[in-house]
Amino acid sequence: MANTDACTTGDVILPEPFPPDHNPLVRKLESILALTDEERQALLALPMQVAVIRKDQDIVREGDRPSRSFVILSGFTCTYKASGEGRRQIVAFGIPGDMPDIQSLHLKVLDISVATLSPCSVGFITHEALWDLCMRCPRIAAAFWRETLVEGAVFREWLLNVGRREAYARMAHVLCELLVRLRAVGLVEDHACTLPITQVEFADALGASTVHVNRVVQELRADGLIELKGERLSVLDWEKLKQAGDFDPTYLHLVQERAAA
Amino acid sequence: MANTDACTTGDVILPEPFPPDHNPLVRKLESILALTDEERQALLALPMQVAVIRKDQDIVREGDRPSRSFVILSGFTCTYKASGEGRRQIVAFGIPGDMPDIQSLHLKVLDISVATLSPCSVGFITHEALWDLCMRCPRIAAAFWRETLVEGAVFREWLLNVGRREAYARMAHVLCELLVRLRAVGLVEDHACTLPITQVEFADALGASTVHVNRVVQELRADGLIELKGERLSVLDWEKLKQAGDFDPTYLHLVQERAAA
DNA sequence: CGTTTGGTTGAAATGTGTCAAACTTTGTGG
DNA sequence: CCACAAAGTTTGACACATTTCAACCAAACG
Repeated sequence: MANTDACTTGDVILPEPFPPDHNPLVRKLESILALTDEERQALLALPMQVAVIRKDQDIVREGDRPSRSFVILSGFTCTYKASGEGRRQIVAFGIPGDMPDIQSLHLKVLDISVATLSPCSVGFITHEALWDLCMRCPRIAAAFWRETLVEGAVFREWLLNVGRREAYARMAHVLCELLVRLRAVGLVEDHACTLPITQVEFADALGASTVHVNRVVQELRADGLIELKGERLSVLDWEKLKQAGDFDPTYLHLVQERAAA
Repeated sequence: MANTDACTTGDVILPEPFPPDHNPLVRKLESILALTDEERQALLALPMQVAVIRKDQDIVREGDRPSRSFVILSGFTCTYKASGEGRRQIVAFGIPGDMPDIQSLHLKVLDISVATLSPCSVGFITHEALWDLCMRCPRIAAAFWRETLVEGAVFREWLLNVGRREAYARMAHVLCELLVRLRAVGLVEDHACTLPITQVEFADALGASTVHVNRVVQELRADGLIELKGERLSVLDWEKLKQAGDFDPTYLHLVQERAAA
């Protein structure tokens, strides 16, 4: 029953110790529920193989049957699919704390590929260890489940975005979403953040062409809503950007909610 | 902490006994994992309030905070969102056995609405009962989780569909998907099935206009791929339809897979 | 039967894609 | 530190898929 772990076929993997206090996984779960000491211990005891992966590399590929999943410790990823004609659709951006392929815990064959958009440090955790964790800490299992549900909610909003908003609003919307999500993990200062996403990649996320994305970005700049240059995004007028993008953060389900008894 | 159960505000709800042997929920779970006697008992013992809802009614609405979820026992539903400008995007079709709002078990505020496309009979189950079931039968909890992950995989494929395929292929793709899913629950005979979905609704699912959907449907007919009239769909050339829709059923994760130990 | 719902058609308007070239910034090796 | 290459962005002109509007038709229905 050999599993294929494509991960970084032939790429540099530099195992390195990771400071447990800044563990993005622990931080994320703590934002969802108050961890008991036992739960925190179990999390920190998770055997995690840390790897540094350079830009523009596939971490996993459609069709893989991974025997482990990974947490993004730093950097950005994109999750994408390709059509038969070779057109690419990015279906999600991954930021620190995310586990873009945790679905493989249940679904053996991957239906998506995940690539790095910037140099990334990721922590691989075997499915065996994750299952063990879920069995011993049902509340953590529930939190993982919840996370995948939020991911699903984001897919739905993207569907609305791509299907029923025009390019200008679409672009504004993803920018709003990225800003809110990045803020939640402490990566936004003064309405500005690092965003290593090219216009080509935005185009693939919006279901649009590069040329059109470029024109829409220029419009957003001309309208005084954003500043976007290189890897830096500054939001100049948050209210107008939200309005332009028809953005309501409810679907991100960020508010601290109590897990049902 | 009063929860709002919008369900069918002011609509007919006719509780009626439901034959336990045909319980679509049990059937669905059994297609994923072999239930123990105890698990089957727990499932059949679930307190379920059955309701018959007529066509074109919202079962739940965006913003609701339901205290229960529901299983579709018979009939079709659509899950949708609306943009600020009032444009509608259908993000999923629900068929018997599906639980379109099971996410509300974890996410308190609904980010979607679910409406009936045909007369439906649905079974409401309180979150309390579902939680209890999940706690007592972890394998059933895992199966529920898995189901929501498959749902996510379908959203991703739809994103690719809407973002990167043109209308003709988009239409062919959803038809392929519906046929495969309906076959899995025994609702297809001879490559034909009942499909109570209007062209307006297909348009909302494809992110297209009604007029264009109509033209594309006519093309599919002219090309000899389908017959679609009223509520009846017949696939005349499955291979060509799959090809036209760039359809590969892997993402539906239907194959019988073993839940990890 | 008239009314409603869903489907069909044509013509004109338009958002967006394509192509191809030029420009700008970033990174790198000499 | 310059020079060159590579990557990313910007531009214009044109093509075209798709939308919009508006009317008409057909089947279902009470």
